[in-house]
Amino acid sequence: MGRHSCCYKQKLRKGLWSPEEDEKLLRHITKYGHGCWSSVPKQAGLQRCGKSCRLRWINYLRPDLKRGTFSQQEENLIIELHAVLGNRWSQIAAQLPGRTDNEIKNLWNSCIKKKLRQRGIDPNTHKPLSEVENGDEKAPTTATTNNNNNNNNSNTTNQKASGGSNELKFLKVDNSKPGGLGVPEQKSGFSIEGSLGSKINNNSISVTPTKDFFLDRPSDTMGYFPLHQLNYGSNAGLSVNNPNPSLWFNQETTRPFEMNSEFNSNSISTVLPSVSTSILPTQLGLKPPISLPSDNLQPDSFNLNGVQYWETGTSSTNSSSISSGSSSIELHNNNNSSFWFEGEPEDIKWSEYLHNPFLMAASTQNQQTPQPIYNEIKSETQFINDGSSTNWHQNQQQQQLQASDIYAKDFQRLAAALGQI
DNA sequence: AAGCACCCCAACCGCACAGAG
DNA sequence: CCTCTGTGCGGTTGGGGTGCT
Repeated sequence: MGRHSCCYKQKLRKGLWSPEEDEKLLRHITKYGHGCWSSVPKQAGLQRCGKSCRLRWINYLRPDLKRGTFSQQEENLIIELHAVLGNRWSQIAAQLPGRTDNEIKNLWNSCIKKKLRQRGIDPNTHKPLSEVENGDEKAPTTATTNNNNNNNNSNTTNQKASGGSNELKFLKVDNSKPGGLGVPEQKSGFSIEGSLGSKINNNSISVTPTKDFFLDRPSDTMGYFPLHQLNYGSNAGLSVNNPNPSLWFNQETTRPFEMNSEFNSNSISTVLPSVSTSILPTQLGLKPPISLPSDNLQPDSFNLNGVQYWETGTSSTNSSSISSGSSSIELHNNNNSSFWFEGEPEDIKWSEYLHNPFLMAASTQNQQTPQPIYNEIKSETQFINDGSSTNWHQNQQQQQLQASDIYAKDFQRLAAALGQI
């Protein structure tokens, strides 16, 4: 699609979002869901293109976003995931709940790259810089090129044009070489039991990655390298120096999964993100520090991933605003007590109040720490079904089931890929 | 205080892909 | 099939902030 013709036909706003625009978008999506993004700006009364709205929601307004600096564990996890996945930021982000691909990408480009270089590690290959410099004189392998697509648009195109995920590249290795890794023998990474053509979710297939599959990839194979070479001192649960033999990545979704002796529908369920109402935070009672425009909305509240939203209107007495001239922010909890934050409003972006764990913690005393969950973005189906935003949690279970299908498809693809070798 | 360079990050751009018609 | 539209992703950009001289 590329350039949005809509942006030219109409005079749509570009650039930074104003608080008013954020407010409109947030209010619209929390009430109706995003549905078709292209129709969101019109419905929400925004002079933006749908793509811009989507981006704003995903990267900034989503209530489940973590704000603030990355922890060391998060950084380590990013590094390790990047070693496996390359610049697939969205998949890396999927492993860091509350973080966006954009955020991780920015962190990578601004900080982590630098840190790795300081440690003598090439951020692209995750190999020692000396080794990379020596290897530069040799003809680069295809895989290395694919995996090192930073600052090279053509590589991006190539990577996409190749049509395959890294999963397929990973598997389509040269069998002709002695010791080639393409044959999915037991030693080479996966054992397949059952018929490959059958559906993955009927218990007739068992895909069992052996630990050698990931750990023993030679460094010249499709750009991947032995994970045991890595040592970032991680505490992130993915320590490759002392790898948890039961923790593996699905190369398509990159979600770690338990390596069981068999991979059936039961085991698939174990790799699903833990999305259940049990992990969702209890009512937080944090009112968005914006004054939602009064209209005919019901004065009820709803909880969105732990963020309590009040829809104003008749409850306008409790509404507060964060206008540009304001010097204080009022937050409410469920008991209608308020928290006032003195200071320049510019110091904290209004939406950060939605996500700031500290402020969230301050809003209630006995709340649970907001737990990250996957798949929080409401899809249109969640809203279209009943037009209500109060069934947010009820939908989590449905999402989990949908996710199950997705992962089942991943394994189907994996099995298909193996079958092609 | 002014000028400059650098950094960070929000947002944009361009592409591929999927699905509908 | 082909075209069109919508979506998602990764690379890039530009503006604001910050630190240094």
